[in-house]
Amino acid sequence: MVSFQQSMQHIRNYYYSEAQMIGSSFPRRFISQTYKNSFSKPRSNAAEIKLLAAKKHSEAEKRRRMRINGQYDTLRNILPNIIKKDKATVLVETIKQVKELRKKVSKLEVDGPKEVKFPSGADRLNLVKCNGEEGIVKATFSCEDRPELMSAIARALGSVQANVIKAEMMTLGGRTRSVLWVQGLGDEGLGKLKSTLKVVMHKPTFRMRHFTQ
Amino acid sequence: MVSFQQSMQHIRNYYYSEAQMIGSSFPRRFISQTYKNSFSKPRSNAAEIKLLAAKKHSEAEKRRRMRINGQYDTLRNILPNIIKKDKATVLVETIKQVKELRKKVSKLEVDGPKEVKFPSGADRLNLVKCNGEEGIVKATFSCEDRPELMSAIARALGSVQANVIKAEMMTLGGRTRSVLWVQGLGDEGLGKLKSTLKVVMHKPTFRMRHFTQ
DNA sequence: ATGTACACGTGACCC
DNA sequence: TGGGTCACGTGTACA
Repeated sequence: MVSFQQSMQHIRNYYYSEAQMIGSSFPRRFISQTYKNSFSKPRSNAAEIKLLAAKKHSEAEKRRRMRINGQYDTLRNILPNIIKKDKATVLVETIKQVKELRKKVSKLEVDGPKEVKFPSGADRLNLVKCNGEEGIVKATFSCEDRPELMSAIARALGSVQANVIKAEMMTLGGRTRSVLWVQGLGDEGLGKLKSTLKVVMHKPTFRMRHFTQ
Repeated sequence: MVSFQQSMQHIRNYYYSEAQMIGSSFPRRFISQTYKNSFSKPRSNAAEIKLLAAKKHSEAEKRRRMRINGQYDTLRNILPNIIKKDKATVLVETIKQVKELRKKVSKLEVDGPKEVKFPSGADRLNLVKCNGEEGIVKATFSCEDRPELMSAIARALGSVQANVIKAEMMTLGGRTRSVLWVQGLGDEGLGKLKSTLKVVMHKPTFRMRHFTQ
């Protein structure tokens, strides 16, 4: 609702600041007269102080608006496939996005990744610290499939003091991709595991070679 | 900036609507007089139309504000651990949340779920359609570990016409947990796989029993 | 007293 | 043209 003070403030603001800045056909004298006559408020220090305060106020409000609108802009940028860029739509789409992402996360947390990683055609070995905090190392490698591969890997793992938390293997077209989650592996153990796995990947052990031929 | 029209609009608004609703000591007659005298604008149809339009306008603007603020409220509700509830903060936290969730999703998509599911102590079998659209079935089961389990599972899978897209096994304390992603399985094949796996879980095949004893 | 945050009505602008 | 969106300055309440 528009209060009386609000209306008066508009008049005061117009008279004291705006009228001097912008040329206007507004009958300035009339307003100042009526203003003074009806309320007997002289153009005093108090009035000027009030106007200064109003200026500060509007500037602060502008800063607030800019802060908020800046966030709207970043939202508009990070939102995918946004057509209508108006504020309400941005918020609605953002909410949709958050809910969607949360659903996705909870699904991925129980189901695991949807898309399947196939064995690489070239021999590859990769060790990465999975999540720094827990000392879990994830070893991924692709190599030629052969019957004794499993036990060769087991032997390689036995040579370093560490626990295999989880393992995953996939075989396709004579190639095998393996992922091992290893826990409690020092930096030296990590290097040892890496070189041992490299050997396992490329040359069959002597006993197994006999077995396959 | 405050324009002349704006100031006048405040006065008109005050005079025509507010003054009647709220009792006020404001010199109403004075304003209406000066208004009429200085611009010779009678309280005509045109003026009333203008006021009606202004009312519609402000009401529409209020609806717009409510729409936006409603979205703010839902954001405040779905945001976790929000302390400051002011608009700018809500937007900032929302942006943070979206980025965080996206990072989480991309990490889960490559690494898989962080927390490891251990083999259940009790024998369990569970088949779920992983993502309806692709006809992939995820078969999860925990059972006692034994040497021929692998080949028994392979035989069970061979009895239904379907491809194993991916497999995951974990053994801990004599128990094994297996997850199989099977593709191209009809509803009848699903039932068959389920019963076959149930058998595999509980009783070793004849050949393998000989091997283990 | 000082600042922060919000709702409001309004002028401007764009289909 | 109106219907919708925005920025603005202001009133007001709260700390």
